[in-house]
Amino acid sequence: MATDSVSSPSPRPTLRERKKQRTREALIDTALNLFTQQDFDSVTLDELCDRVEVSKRTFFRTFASKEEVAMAPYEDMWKAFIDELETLPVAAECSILQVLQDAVLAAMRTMNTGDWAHRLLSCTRLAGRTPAIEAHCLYFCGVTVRAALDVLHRRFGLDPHDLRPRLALDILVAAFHRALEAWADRPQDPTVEHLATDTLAAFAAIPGSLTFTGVPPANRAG
Amino acid sequence: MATDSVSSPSPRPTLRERKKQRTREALIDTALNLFTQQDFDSVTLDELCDRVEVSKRTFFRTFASKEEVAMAPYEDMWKAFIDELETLPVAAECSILQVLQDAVLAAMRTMNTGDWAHRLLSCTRLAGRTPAIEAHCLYFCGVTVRAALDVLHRRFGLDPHDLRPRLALDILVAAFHRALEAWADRPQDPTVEHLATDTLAAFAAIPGSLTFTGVPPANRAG
DNA sequence: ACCACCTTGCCACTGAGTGGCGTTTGCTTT
DNA sequence: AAAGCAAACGCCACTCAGTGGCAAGGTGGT
Repeated sequence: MATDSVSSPSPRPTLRERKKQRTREALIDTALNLFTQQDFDSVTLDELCDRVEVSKRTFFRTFASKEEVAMAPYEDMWKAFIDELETLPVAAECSILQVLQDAVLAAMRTMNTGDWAHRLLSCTRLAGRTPAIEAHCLYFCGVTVRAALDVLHRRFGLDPHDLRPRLALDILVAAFHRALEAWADRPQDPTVEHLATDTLAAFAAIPGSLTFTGVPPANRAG
Repeated sequence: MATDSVSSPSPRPTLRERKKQRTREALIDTALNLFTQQDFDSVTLDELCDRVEVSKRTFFRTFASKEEVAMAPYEDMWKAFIDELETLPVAAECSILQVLQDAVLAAMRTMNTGDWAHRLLSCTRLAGRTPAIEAHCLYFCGVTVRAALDVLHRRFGLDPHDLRPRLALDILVAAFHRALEAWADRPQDPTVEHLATDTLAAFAAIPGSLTFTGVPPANRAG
């Protein structure tokens, strides 16, 4: 289920595994195409499975739901984020929020293979117009945030009742979603570096969101 | 669909409407009981509809999904929040985030009727252990945040590209969810005033979440 | 009392998701 | 290289959420 290409050197992860990965990617690719051309709800899983020549039973052994296949590229990035969070070296007086931001940036750069950026773009736009996918996405974020919270507690000794690390994570996710939104609205072909730029811009807007009054017409967002 | 008891004086909102409200509340009440005693997934809608003596068709005319009936009390509060946001008088140099916090507090106090608090408690605990409900809840929050953002733009003239108001809303929701979590863990009978206390505590933790380093063992959360 | 309309109940249907079981296919051991 | 093992797959039948259509009952207005 997880991409184990990162943590293990694995010169060749056994044929069986490769086949599994191949069907997984075929499913993702075909699903993204179908959902984009037609509509998420109007595409049936039978239709998708016919295209990929896979039984519906196999689909559900690979993905837990119809929504999951649509958000797989997005989810892969957050899994990489967890990995980064476990291994990232941290400067002593760095704020937790800063550490989290670094981990997100690092995670998205590990995804810079194949045309992950294009797939993520499809994900994002699908999530933007499909309630079921958006709901699933947000739930997944909740799970990821809890996992990340565990890592934080393990790496730094934190008070289990302190709300601040959890809030920092929620803010991180919220800001990243703003970045995705902006990135998906770009006219040009999307690249990981553009996404990094938009992400930094969203992060920069965080401090002001607590204090700004909105009465003066417009200060700068950063 | 919305509770129109707030906006209209309505001495008696016509018999037809009252009947509708009665079935709606019977469905919510019975659903909350069933989902709590048994399990959300193991309770079928046929079972629920049998208890309330209502056809499944009618259920879906009242609620859009099985998850929605479980989160109805929660959703009602956020609808009240939107109303508050439209009407709340605001001091001139008050930060937007402060306005939002006031609106949340005001909204939960308008809910202080019947045993809304108990129903909200059931909601919260259900959402905490049922993925499908949590997903629906988070999606609903997303919709509500967008609606609130519209109100903010209407009441204060905001730059449409400014990320800060949206981030402030996301932070608000995140903090409120922490408050709900703490509130649901209280041993005593839950009251709206306790919820208000926990909400204020969660709001107080927001500023620190941007800056704390986590290296010193434990500062105070507030 | 009448009519118009809103709401409900019933029926049939689609599609997601699950469990069971027999079969294929890749991996391993000798 | 053949046999044995385990993992993955395909097929079948099933449950249940959710939808559309249409007829019947209750409600509000005249």
